[in-house]
Amino acid sequence: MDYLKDLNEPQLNAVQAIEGPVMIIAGAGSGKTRVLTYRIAFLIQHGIDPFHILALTFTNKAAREMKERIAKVVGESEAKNLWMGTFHSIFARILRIESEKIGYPNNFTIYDTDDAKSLLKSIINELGLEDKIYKPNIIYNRISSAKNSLINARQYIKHPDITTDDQLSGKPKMGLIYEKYEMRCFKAGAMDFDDLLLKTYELFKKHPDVLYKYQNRFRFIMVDEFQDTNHAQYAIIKMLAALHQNICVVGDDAQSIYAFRGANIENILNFEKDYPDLQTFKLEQNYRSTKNIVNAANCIIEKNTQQHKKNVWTSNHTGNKIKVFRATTDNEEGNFVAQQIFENRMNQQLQYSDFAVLYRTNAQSRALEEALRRFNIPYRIYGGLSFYQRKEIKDLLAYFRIVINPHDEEALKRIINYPARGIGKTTLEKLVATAGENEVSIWTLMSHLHEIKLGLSPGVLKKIEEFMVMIRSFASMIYTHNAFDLASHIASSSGLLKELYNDKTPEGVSRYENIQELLNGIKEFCEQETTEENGHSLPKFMEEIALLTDADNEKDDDPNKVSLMTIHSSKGLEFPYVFIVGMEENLFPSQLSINSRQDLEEERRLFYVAVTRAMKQVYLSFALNRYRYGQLIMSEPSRFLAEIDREYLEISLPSQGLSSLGNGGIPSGNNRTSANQYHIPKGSGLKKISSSPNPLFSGPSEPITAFQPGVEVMHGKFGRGTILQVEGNDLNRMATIRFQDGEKKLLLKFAKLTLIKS
DNA sequence: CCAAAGATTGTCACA
DNA sequence: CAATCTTTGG
Repeated sequence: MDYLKDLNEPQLNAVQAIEGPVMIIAGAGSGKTRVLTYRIAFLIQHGIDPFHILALTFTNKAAREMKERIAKVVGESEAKNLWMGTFHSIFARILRIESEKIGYPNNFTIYDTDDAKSLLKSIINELGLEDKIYKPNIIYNRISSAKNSLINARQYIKHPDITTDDQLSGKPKMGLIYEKYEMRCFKAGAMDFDDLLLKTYELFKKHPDVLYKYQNRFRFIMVDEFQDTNHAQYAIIKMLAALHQNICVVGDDAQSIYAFRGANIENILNFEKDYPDLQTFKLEQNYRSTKNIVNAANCIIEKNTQQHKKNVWTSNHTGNKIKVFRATTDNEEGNFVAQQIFENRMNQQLQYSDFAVLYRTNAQSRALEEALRRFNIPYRIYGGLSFYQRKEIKDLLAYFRIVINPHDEEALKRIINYPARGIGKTTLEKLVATAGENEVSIWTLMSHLHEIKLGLSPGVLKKIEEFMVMIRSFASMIYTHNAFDLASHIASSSGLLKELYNDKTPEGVSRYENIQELLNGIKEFCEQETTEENGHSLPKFMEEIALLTDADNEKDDDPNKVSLMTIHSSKGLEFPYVFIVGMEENLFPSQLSINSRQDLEEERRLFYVAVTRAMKQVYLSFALNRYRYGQLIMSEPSRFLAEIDREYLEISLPSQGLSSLGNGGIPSGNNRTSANQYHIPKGSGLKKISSSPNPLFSGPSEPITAFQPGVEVMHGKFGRGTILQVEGNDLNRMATIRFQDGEKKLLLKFAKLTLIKS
């Protein structure tokens, strides 16, 4: 067991404590993954059958990597039986096996967020509710958090606190929507992400025999990133571990950054209560970063009141100070990043992959991308619109989904008339509404159309029939053909491929290529070895991709690229050089967080995570002016900058003579001085771009105030006209104008009007 | 029924 | 700004 030599004392102790409940508090960069990996290897080498081990990780990628590392220690065949994956994918696997116990088909669909919101929207419409009040987004989040608290629709409606809450917020029908939503998902044979947890919980609750089976299967349970588990996840693992009590959780409360989706730091505290004979290990030595980085990170997290005290330290070099950069605009910030990468790579013989750029919101990536392109620096963006979220891909996947599960309502809505086959909006609406009223799936309804008179024309009925025949013919091939053959067949005989092929616009061409890429992916999938029955079937492929994270579908065509990602998705990763951009108030910390202590502390932990990704060098930058919502707005530097002790920082400024920072700049220690000192002194010659009274109204046009009743104007499309009336104020000023072909109401900020001087 | 233009609205992070 | 929803003209 040579590998045990790689471990320091607390790590070794944690690895060897294999019996009973164990909690490992692992500071950033303290070798947590190594401990987890070795612990599993240690279990296996002590005669524990891998079959009895369950390991829950945060991403599939982490699971895959860990599995590979374990395989290296204990051998391929030993590692094979290990169940390792995300909560969602593991529970989905269990649910597919046990689905009939809860009345679901085993080929159930997993609705993604878009599907769920689209279903909610149609429910809100059918109920005749005002969608200004019942916004699908908000409703979705409310249902999601109910599910994460293990509250189903029936319990929701009965819950007095919740219903009062909904009354007060003006949404008395909330419970009704939840109920309908639950019913529709059930009829469609679909589960959303949260259902994967809730239904697993209900399955175990209602079927003790099933629970018992899995308790005996998973005698050793390990949970990574424990600080980010929510109530439902915790409740389930607690049930699973109840019999054997061999549960080991690994986490760091300082890195809890998913409270917004129900993650509960309290789980760490509860864990101590739930398992009094708990053994706790603390990993505090950081192997990743320089002293400066570790110390700066400690400064940050110290400001939080809610935290377990930890003493993270390192014996690494002191390293460089953190460089702070102030840019005038977001574009300049991008240029700074690109230039630094360019120079550092040149001077120090580095790889592009040694650099990462982290931001708070995905929207910030654009300025960075542009700058990197200008410098010819290859980069890779994680997150944002992933491959599987592109329209053309979702369309084809919708075909696959409905072939596998014809009751899948959202898939059906997507493709029943794409490519156009004469089943229009009106028809579809009728079908959806009738199916909803009768609590059956649309497919079931369509199968009985000849018995139910919906007033559809014979032509439409025939087209529906044709559609169903097509889907059935695809469905008959599910297990007779492998995923690739069936997928290609569907892509061409549905007409989808042809539709895209005929589109010769650049976007159309790229869509066509994307479809080809998807098909290639399926081909690769079919070429993988498998021992499973129907291992290469389309349903298996769909299972595989339903729960992929964008961190998972990594194509390493050229791994030597700069990484761009949100701080959230950087969790668990490390890079030698890390740029943290957009260090501005209202962006980081986000404006939604600054009114609540709790939310602010989560932002601060997020900052902590960002800084601790770096091994050698951290850069912090902010821009004084930034485009948001297409408008240039002014920003103030983030309060977080002032929270790092001055001795770990080096402030570099652009070349323009800016002396005010020369002798102070950033306050040190607890000094809560306003970040204003980063601002450009008056008279520095730099303009406050956004101080223009009307930033939208730029270009050659007239000032907006020139348009008054009686004035003659010229419009690009409608021609000459006379202003009759002007209403509204400022940017939303609207004018009623009489043109030759009638009166029009136009928003002055959009209408390109020219004054006609008389 | 459909495409194109016009209007509106939103963006915090994720499986 | 960009994605999405709504209106409008064919």
